[in-house]
Formats: sequence, C-alpha cells, structure tokens
Amino acid sequence: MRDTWRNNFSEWYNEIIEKAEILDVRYPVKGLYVWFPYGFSIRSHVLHVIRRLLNEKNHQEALFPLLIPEDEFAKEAKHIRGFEDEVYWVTHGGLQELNVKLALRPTSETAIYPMFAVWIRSHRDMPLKIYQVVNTFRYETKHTRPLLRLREITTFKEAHTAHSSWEDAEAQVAEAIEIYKKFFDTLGVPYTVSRRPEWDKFPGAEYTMAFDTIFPDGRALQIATVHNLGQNFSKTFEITFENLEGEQEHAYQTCYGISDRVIAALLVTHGDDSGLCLMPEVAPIQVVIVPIWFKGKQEEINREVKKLQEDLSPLRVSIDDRELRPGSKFYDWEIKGVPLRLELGPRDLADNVVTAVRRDTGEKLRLKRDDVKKEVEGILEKITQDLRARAWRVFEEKIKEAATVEEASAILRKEGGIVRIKWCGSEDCATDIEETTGVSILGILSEDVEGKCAQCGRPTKTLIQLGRTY
RNA sequence: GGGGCCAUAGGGUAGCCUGGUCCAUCCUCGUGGCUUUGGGAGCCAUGGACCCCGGUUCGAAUCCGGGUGGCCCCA
Repeated sequence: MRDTWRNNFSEWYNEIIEKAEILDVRYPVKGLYVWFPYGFSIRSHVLHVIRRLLNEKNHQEALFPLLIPEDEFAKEAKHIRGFEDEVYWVTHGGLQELNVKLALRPTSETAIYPMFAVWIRSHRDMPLKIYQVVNTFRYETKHTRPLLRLREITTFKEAHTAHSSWEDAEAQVAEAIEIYKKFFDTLGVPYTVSRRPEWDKFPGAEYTMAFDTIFPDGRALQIATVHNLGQNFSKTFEITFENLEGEQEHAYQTCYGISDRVIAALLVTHGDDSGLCLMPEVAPIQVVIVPIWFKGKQEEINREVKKLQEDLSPLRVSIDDRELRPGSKFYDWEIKGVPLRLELGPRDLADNVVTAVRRDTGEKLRLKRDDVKKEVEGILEKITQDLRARAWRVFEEKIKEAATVEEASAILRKEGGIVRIKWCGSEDCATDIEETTGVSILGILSEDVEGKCAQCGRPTKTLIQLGRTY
C-alpha cells in the first residue's frame, strides 16, 4: 500500500477495493463484481443518508420492474439513440423466443413513465416525487472498473418527478441540487456543479446539471446528475393532467440520479497510503476496541472491554478478539478505515484510562475512562469535520483558472484537475478547445462573468470547466 | 475509438524463449498444536494452482489458433 495513493492511484484503487473487502473482483463475468459484507455495509449506510434526505423532501420510494418491453423502450427517439448500443436484451423465455424482446433497464424512464401516465390525471396528483434504488445494466465495451465503469450498476438511485408547470419543475431541479449538496457534504466529498453542454446532456432532457469531483490522478468524476426533462417524455408517454383551466396539459418532469460512483468517491476522497478512512456517519464500524492481553490478565481485560463496548452504545463498536498480535490488528483496521481505535490493556486499567488512536491523523490520545462516551463522540465529530475540511482544501487546490486555451492546456497536462476558462458559446470554439487541450468541457459554471472567449476572443459572459473525465 | 502487456494455490510470484528432470519454486495464506500479545510474533505438522476450447507432438504450464478475463498507455 506504501505511498501508492499519491503516486500510483490505479494500483491503490485496485488494491484497496479488495483488501478493505469492498468488492470481490473475481466474479467470472466482465464488469460485474460481488459486494463483500463490509463494503455492502458501507453502501447501506450511504443509502440510508440519501433516503433520509429524499424522504425529508417528500419523495416516496417505489420499485419498478427490471424488464422493459422493446416498444416502450423505443418510444422516445433521442433517448433510445443514447442507449441502444449498450442495452442487454432478454430474447428468450426458456427455449421459446419472445414476441416482444425485453430490455434490462439501462435507466428506468421508459419503465416508470408509462405508469406515470396512468397515475396522473389531475394537477392535484402533482407534484409526484418517486424514487427507487435498483441495479441497471449497460453493456460497456470499454475497460470496466469496480464502482466506476460497470456492466451492472448495482446502486442506481434514481428519482423521477412530475409537475404541473415549468416553474415547478425548475424549482424541483433546484431542490434536487440542494439535496445532493447535503448528501455529498455528509460524505465529505467535494463537488462542483455545472450545466453540461448541449451535446453532453442526458438523451431526452432539456438540460442536465452535473456534480463532478476530482480524483487523486487529476481526473474528474461525475458523481450525480439532475435533469430537467421538460415535456419531452410526457409527450411521448402521454402523461397529461387537467389543469386549473380545465384543459389537458402535458406534465413537466425532472429526474436525477446517483450511482456506485459515490461510493468510489467516498473511499478515494478520504483514503491515504494506509488504506481507507471512513466518515464516521457511514462507517460500518465506528470504533474498534483492541484488547491488549497479558498472561494472567486476559479475563479481566475481556470483562473491561465488554463493559467499554456497552458504555459506548449505540455507537457501532466492534471488539477485535481474534488470536492475533495487536500490531497486526491495527494494520487491518487502518486498511478498512475504521475512524477510531481504542486500546485497553493493563496499563490503561491501572490508570483508569482508554488509549485512543485517530485513523485520520494517527494522533494518540488518553481518554478518561469515566467520560469515555462523551469524549469518543467528540472525537468522531471532530474527525468528520476535519475530513470534510481537508477534502475541500485538496479539491480547491486542483481547480485553476486560465485566460488562454494554451494556458489551460499546460495546466491540465501537468497536473490535471479542473480548469476554468471563458467561452463564447459557439460549438466551433468548443470543438477547438477540446481538441487543443485534449480534455472535455465538463459544463457551464456561470453565465454572469465579464471577459473574452479564450478561443476566439469575442466578448462573453460564460465561464466553463474543463477536465479529463473517467 | 486505437495500441501494448498479461493469465500458474485465497493473494503475490519462479518456471515458458530452448517441450521431458515439474506428481511445478519461493513468499503470503488456510488448518491443528505449543508458546506469545502496547505496531504486521516464533516453532512443529499439514492443505492448496498451470484460465477455457481446439491444434501440433511419443510427450504441453511451456509451441500454435480461437475464446474469456485482467492491467496499462494514447485519443
């Protein structure tokens, strides 16, 4: 693991996924991976956070089928064109060929919206805010990578809403962005939000807002998207409602999603050369207690360790009573990213203290045994704040501004990250910028700046972000 | 989208070029036991592998073809 986080990110990533028991990559199908119980537990805690945030804003969780009939799937022309070369098809039932092929959902618009058409009749049925957490399938032909490029996306949280006006849909986009900001803040994952360029928006959307973070190798990773679908899908799927004037009108829709990539971002953002460092809120084990046994004292130590665990309830506390040397246990839990380790040995008992070691800083502390719970809670809160602050500091250092395309190009080649430049809005300039820099335009950050297009020099108010993507 | 490298116990590897001496090397790991425990313990015993299909050959981990899977670089 030594120094690979900074110097060989790919190697660190592959190693940590396996050693921290996040995913087993040995499943014999390309692009499909097995969640280990430990990784699955992190996933569960992360999902708990997003569910809480969505439910607070009156979203309802539902569940739609995995299989979508070809005729529904093909209804929206742009949508299908965006996905058709990566769809898995179910063509047979047993030995019999199906009359209508069934798509394994690559995303669920075409599974959900036919039902929206049935459910929505009046403006009173809206806003309708539904979400589901499911697996989706995409036949990736490129290099697949755990959590980053999958053939089965195992953790696809997609929300779909319908509204009775464009303004309400716009407000929903804003609400979704706020929810995601809170979500990533909880995970301590830094982000930038921008509007994807026209040619890169979700197929069938009016526009797409996207969250990107930056990985240690300098690449940008899309971690969430929010789409305003306007009436595009409601027209194809005939989702209509009777408005206040008594007329039939097509609904205004939005959808927004996150995927396994947020788990990758969580792991990578706070990782270091010793392994993971998990945010306490989503750590399967928040505190691990390592008993320090000495001959003759084992029973007493075990008794005290058990008492300590009970005193720390309801924190997620685990006792490591494996028959191993303590040092070996320390390494294990550091790789797995347990935020706080407590040690209890004869010396601690004699002094009525508990030894604590922070995963993020390595700092060693002596906690008074009598108010250990308050102290531990305080440390976990401190770890949360420090991890978040550190992540944002690192992130912001990787965002630069450039006046010219050449300058942007030099920065991106040398250190990667995200570079902001001004752009006139023409597709020709965009193409030239992407060709010169060799990276993509991530999106439009602002349309309220003063300056000149870095490519052609024409005056513009648009600031965009460039970065090499995953 | 283009190019390169690779596949041997649970993990990491040697052997492959030059086919036989390989019932396959070393480290790690698993199991049983003894001793130990404040940063990866030691000893004894024991367990486990040549990616798949086909071809060449008296003989294939090794050579050839295809498939599957993995990694890296460039666009």
